Amino acid sequence: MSSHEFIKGTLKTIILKLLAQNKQMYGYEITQRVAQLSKDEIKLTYGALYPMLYKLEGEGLLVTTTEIVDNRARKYYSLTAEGKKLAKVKVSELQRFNEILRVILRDNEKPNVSLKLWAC
Amino acid sequence: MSSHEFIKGTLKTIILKLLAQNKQMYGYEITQRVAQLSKDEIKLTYGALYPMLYKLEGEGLLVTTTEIVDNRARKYYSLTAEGKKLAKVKVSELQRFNEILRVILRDNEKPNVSLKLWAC
DNA sequence: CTTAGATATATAATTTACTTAAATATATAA
DNA sequence: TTATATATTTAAGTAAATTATATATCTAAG
Repeated sequence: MSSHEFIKGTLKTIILKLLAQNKQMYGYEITQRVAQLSKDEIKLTYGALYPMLYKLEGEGLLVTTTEIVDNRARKYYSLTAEGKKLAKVKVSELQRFNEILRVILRDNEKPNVSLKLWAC
Repeated sequence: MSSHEFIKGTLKTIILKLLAQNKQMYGYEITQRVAQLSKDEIKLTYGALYPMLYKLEGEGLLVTTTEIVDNRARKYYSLTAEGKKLAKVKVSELQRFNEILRVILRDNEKPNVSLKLWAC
């Protein structure tokens, strides 16, 4: 399974966001959700995902509960109050960063015609 | 000088984009341009910037010319043909990644009222 | 006249956070 | 029985950042 070079630095925030939205998820489910949301363009690697989940648990940002489903252990992760708070902060920080990046990457050669639509 | 955790993985593309846009820039100028475009929210660290510039030079993506300005050496970087090609690819990849991230980070709880403005 | 701040490049040491790879195990469909 | 999907875990290696430091000049402030 391969990922995307640009995932670096954003993985923690992506996990926090998904858990903020879903109350509880298990690791495999998180990878599938990201694949689905990105139309298979981003595939989280387990070698990055699980260590990050343990780290977040160690930081008190999430707690785990293990359930047996189809004879297999499944570990659910859910945010603590602190985790929920941090999720909000991190998500808005990353949204802001993305906005800045959009400006930097914007094509400045030809003026953007669609700007004219603002007048409507 | 501190940076931004989300810069990870995007620095190379940011440098390529700025050089694609400006023909030639020197290191310090690149940090100032990013600071300006981000309203001081992103400050590139020299410890990240210069090693990346040498790496890009080593990869044949850019060439350098040194000029003396005010008795001080100033090293200008400009993209090679290969660098220009890669800049286009990397910029569109990062733009696409940002689009995906925007979807993942989008607030799905409450419907976005501003969507109604599209009707005008 | 000297100190601080802006300009400018370079690099060593360290740390973090990834990728790659492999191990383990079960269910299900071909 | 073979492959594919489901599911977690962790070791080894690497890339790319942070932090810190060194060097050097110019200009403005005091």
